[in-house]
Amino acid sequence: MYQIQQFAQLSGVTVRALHHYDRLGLLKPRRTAAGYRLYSDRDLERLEQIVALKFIGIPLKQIRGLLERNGSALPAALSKQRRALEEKRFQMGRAIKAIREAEAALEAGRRDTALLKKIIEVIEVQNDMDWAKKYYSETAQAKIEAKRAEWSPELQERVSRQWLELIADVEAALKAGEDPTSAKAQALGRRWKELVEGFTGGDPQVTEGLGKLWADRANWPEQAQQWAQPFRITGEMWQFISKAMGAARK
Amino acid sequence: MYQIQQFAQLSGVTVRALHHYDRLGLLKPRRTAAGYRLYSDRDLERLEQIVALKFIGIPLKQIRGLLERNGSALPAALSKQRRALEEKRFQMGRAIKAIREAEAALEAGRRDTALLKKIIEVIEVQNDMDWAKKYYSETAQAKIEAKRAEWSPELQERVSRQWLELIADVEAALKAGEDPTSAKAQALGRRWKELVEGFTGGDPQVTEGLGKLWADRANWPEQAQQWAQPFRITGEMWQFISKAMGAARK
DNA sequence: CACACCCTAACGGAGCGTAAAAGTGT
DNA sequence: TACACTTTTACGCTCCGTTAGGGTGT
Repeated sequence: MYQIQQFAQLSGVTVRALHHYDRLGLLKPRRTAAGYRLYSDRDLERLEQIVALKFIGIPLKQIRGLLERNGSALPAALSKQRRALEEKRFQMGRAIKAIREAEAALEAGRRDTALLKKIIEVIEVQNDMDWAKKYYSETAQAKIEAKRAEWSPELQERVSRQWLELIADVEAALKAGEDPTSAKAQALGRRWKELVEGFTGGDPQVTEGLGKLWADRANWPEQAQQWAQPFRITGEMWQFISKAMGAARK
Repeated sequence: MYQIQQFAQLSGVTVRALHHYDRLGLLKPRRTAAGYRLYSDRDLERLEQIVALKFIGIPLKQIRGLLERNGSALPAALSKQRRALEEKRFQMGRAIKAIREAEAALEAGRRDTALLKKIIEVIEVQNDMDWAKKYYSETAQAKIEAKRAEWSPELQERVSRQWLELIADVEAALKAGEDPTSAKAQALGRRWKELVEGFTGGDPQVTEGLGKLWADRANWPEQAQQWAQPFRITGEMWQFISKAMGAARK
């Protein structure tokens, strides 16, 4: 049996936290006649479980319920919490990206509060993401949601750069009068295909939605159009790439 | 001039939040004789800035200060906040990873509260990461910290798998009596080098620290050793790989 | 007696949500 | 008079950190 301070050191939580858990009914140790708390090894096990659930962001009140019902409700709670965390992490990624863009604008010379414009843009682009949903079927939306957790800001930037480079390369090939069936053109086609599949994951429903989305880009909201500005793909480029991809398939 | 409700709709924040910002001195609109708040377009601009800073996680009290001093303190605040967010995102990634492992354990059959053991393990491995610091120089630590933001749980899992596969392949090559200077062995060496550089980023200081860390693995804490259990690399494998990498260099 | 440790009670903090009570007015 | 808005005041929520005041005892 341990007094509260020893137990605190042993478990790595503060004395105050133990008081708190006690008052919440989460972890109720025995008491001496004078009212001193006495913790056992079983209490230690329980505390570790509490800490584990707290670590993954489950509120203390809910933890009590989860531990009472001997763990039958755990699996559902875990997967729900995981999804919530994935979404949060995605949002944090967006916030980080927003700051990076603001910092980039700063280096480019803008010194005043116009910095924040960059961040505001990012926020608004986000709001427009909901808007883009209408192009996708229900199931496609769900799949995109699920994959979104993996989109780190670093990954997004990398993909953006890859697209910009690819578009530039295709443009160059067009200017050079490259044959769409040549090996070079087919290589471009493959890069294109890979980038698209990086988003669609090869899923036909997502692919279809993406197709609709791009086809209707004339009707995108202002913000989204501005955002897509750097990725300018002409009709000629489309034709070139689809021919190249067609040639590669044979 | 807008009344508070119109202004709220216009800007997308709630009436209550506007009250709050007013009381904090963040956004103080004009008032009618009767005390009604009247917001202007200038107020809208300011509110957008507030929302932007709030979006990236800066506390309201600090926002007031940042906006008063006409933005001179902004750059520093932005980069500080970015680093804080990157760290948080990394921690969330660990929490997500912990849940995924717990869920994997669940599918593997364990149904009781042993689920939480998995999460507890992840927490403890983390604590041991601080411990591993002593092998790295100050500058190397800083570089690792900076890169850590990019380590999503997905990436970590992928890298783990790649290591396991590589180790298995090397083991197989050893068993088959493969010559370390053969093309096959050199390919293994290249894969090895790439994985190492994925962590070190090619930085010599980090590489050095990593070397020390592995050399002293006999003295790692218990938890870390258990974690490293699956990655068992024998002396023979080391020799094989270093010969292969040496051969590839020529 | 003194020192180290224990107890309970209560405020604070971040950012509003949510009534409650009461005044205003296109 | 009634309806839609507005105002201020204040408690609630989360997880403890931090005094404050006062008992206990390896």
